Amino acid sequence: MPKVSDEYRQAKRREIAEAALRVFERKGFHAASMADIITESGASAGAIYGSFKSKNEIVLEVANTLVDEKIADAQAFLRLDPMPVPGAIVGPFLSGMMSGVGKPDVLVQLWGEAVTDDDIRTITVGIMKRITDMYEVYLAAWHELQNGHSPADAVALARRQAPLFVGVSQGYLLQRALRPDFDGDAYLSGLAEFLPR
Amino acid sequence: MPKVSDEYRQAKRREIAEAALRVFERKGFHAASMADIITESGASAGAIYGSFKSKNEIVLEVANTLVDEKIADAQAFLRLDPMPVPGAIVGPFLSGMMSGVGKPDVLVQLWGEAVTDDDIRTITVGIMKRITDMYEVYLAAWHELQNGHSPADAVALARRQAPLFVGVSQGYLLQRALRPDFDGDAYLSGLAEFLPR
DNA sequence: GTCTATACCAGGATAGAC
DNA sequence: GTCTATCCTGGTATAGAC
Repeated sequence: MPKVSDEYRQAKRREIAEAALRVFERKGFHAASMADIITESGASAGAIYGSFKSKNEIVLEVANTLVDEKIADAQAFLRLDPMPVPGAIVGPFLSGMMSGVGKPDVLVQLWGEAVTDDDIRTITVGIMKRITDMYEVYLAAWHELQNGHSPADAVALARRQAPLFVGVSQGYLLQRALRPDFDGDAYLSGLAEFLPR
Repeated sequence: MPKVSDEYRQAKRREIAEAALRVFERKGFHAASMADIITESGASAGAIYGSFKSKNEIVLEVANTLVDEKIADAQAFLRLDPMPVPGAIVGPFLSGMMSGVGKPDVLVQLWGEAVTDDDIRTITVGIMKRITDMYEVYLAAWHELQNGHSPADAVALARRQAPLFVGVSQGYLLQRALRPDFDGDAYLSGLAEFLPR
């Protein structure tokens, strides 16, 4: 297969996936029909099925792409010098997480979907693992450097605490997505009061 | 309409709703077909449509019923004497929340559905509000009694902190539903370390 | 009120021309 | 590779008998 064709293929996939994401944000994964994606992308059914095997494959592509780049950004933040305190890391992580994706809605939909769709679940759990690891690495470093724990203790502590940071972040995203009156700043400042400063 | 008929009607609705819940747990709201509910409940299509106007009405009924009783239990716990410490309230709340519903899966599905379905969203947000209020009432009391804050300060503090307790709980349910390797006890003991004891 | 059988439709996927 | 038109499945809801 020629080089040009391959580049083109990738570009087309991306274009369709982006259109699909917009539809998913509006309607949700299920309610979004191929007709919607056809309209939104401007491409035809034939063109789309030339790039994707099925609607489900589009969903997977979108889900995969969605969070992927964000995590790198978030990790960069945690390596800042001076090292941020635990009370100040969740907010920036969440802003990073939501940049680009204007609304956390699609993430919440993804969680719901993951309960019953094995492919989506695999992707979603993979994302959660990576985020947990990210917090864990940061916390281990912090406990060791700022708190004087031995490396082993620091890691053990971090491992216990990381899922909690993940949970608090998820709770934020969920409430932001669903409650019209959610006050994100209050949430984060409330959090900071409980965490080491 | 005669008395007997009405009682019967309620019982029938309940029976169908319970069967539907079992199907939803297995398959999710969308993947569950009327045929599934017919099989699981033993009733026929005609019987079901005699009790419910549509599949969606069944979903709403299930969602409504689902958490309703649990909240009362949870509230009772918070009124225990001696008053439990904040570090020890989330665990019991979650156990209460999950009793009966073996798995938190349906809740997570509900959140995902709420993003795009207005009826489900209304129900879900209502539930979240009530749980937030519950934590808020407890926290206000605790801050005032155990911590010596003025009533006004206690309420303000509680209002800021309650959504955080909700978020942590939601994070727990989400991770429990999706991560096969989730360690709930570690999560809760990690949490306790950050909260007043 | 409940049964079986079925009408009816939405929507994902494909066929065949270009 | 892409277009339009269409097939076909799966699924909700109803019709009509009991």
